[in-house]
Amino acid sequence: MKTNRDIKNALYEQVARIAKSAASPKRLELIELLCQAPKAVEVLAREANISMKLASAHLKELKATRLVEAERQGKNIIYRLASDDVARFWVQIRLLAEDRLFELQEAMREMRTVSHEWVSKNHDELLKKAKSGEVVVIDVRPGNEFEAGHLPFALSMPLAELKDRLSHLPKDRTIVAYCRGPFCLMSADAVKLLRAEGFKALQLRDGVAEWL
Amino acid sequence: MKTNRDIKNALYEQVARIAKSAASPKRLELIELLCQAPKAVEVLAREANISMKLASAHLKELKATRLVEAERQGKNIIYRLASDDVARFWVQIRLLAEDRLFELQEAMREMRTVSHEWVSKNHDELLKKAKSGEVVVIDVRPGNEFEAGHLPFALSMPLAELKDRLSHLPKDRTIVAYCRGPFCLMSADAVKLLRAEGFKALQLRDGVAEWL
DNA sequence: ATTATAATCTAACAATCATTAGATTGTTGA
DNA sequence: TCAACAATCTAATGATTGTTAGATTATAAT
Repeated sequence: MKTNRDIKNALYEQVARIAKSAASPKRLELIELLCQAPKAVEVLAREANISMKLASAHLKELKATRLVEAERQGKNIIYRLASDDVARFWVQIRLLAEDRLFELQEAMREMRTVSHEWVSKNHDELLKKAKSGEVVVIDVRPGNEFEAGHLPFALSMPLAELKDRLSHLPKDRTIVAYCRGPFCLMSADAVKLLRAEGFKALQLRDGVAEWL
Repeated sequence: MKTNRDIKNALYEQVARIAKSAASPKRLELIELLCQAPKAVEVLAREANISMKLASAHLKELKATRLVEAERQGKNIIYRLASDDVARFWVQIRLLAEDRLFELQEAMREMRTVSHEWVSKNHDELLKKAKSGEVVVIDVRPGNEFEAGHLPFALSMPLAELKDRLSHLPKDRTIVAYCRGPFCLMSADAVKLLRAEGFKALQLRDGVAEWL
């Protein structure tokens, strides 16, 4: 017969499975990448800078806890988040870590070589200015991530193509660039490039996942 | 010189530290207990059904990631959550686990021998009825946890003392009992006892942490 | 059919973690 | 000062996890 203690142990054990699944830097990075768009193993491995074998092993673990789902499409197997709740979870644990760990705050301060940030607590203001055309919001992630979901009024301007498409951007208005989120350096690079070319550019730290 | 990749690795590493800290059933149980009230190591060990040595080791880990704080009070060392965000994190990861893991849903179904639940999406309704006196809300956790924080209009009726204090409860109104949360069996036990004595009693699954 | 590609499976290693026992520290009250 | 108590530290163990290499599976293109 199962005692109350056995039952409780089993319950906490299950929650711990989810936490264990998230308790690896590379798995967290994979989750963040999947917050942007569904992707094949090869792409995930390249973007997270690990071998395909290792990516496959980590994805298997994430699939076992049903945080992600997989589907074959021709030669590739496409992974995606199993639910929006997983994206919300990623954002929350990142915020908690930023809040609790001095070391993370320090690392992020070090990272911010570009100090030209769009500082505004309320995203509504940005939204309003983007709508009125007072600012131009550009999404510098790869095109397929833009297509999978993007901020309202944003233009797709992948970092790799930005240099060749500068003529599409106005010099008289402020350009606000965003990417995958606060751990991603693409928008910082974009702002550096734009400012060097004489544009008025600011960086938005948040990505699509943070706009829930 | 630090490459972009080194920086990113360090960032995810820090978030993973938080996840690792939560990736143990016993540490999760300790966090849930600390959501109720600050407690001494001895008390935590007893309530989580582990040795004091083990509790101490787990608490050390939680302290290292600044999820909990410790303070000496005489002979005892009292632990408490370092922030309300930790309680919110516990509730969210528990909900995510419930949502994703079939095994957890199954275990919780098995647990619910008492099927007399207060079913209501909006807590406002309960609040209104508690205010008007239409239902009596009782908190069956130990007295000190009630003192550390409880639902509005709730009466403290610790499970251990409930039997001796039945005369303080009305037979003509519905009694709603709550405890530490969905993983806690105290309110179920309370409802069983009350119904056996001829009261109209219902169980509320959520605890104080869930009412954020 | 054969070959190339994408991904997984298997087995192995080292690294990390959970748990326990025994010794130690800090505090209170006699 | 001493004994009792609460909690931690140290060291050792067995179990789990991360990572890699090599073999294997499934699909698409030739």
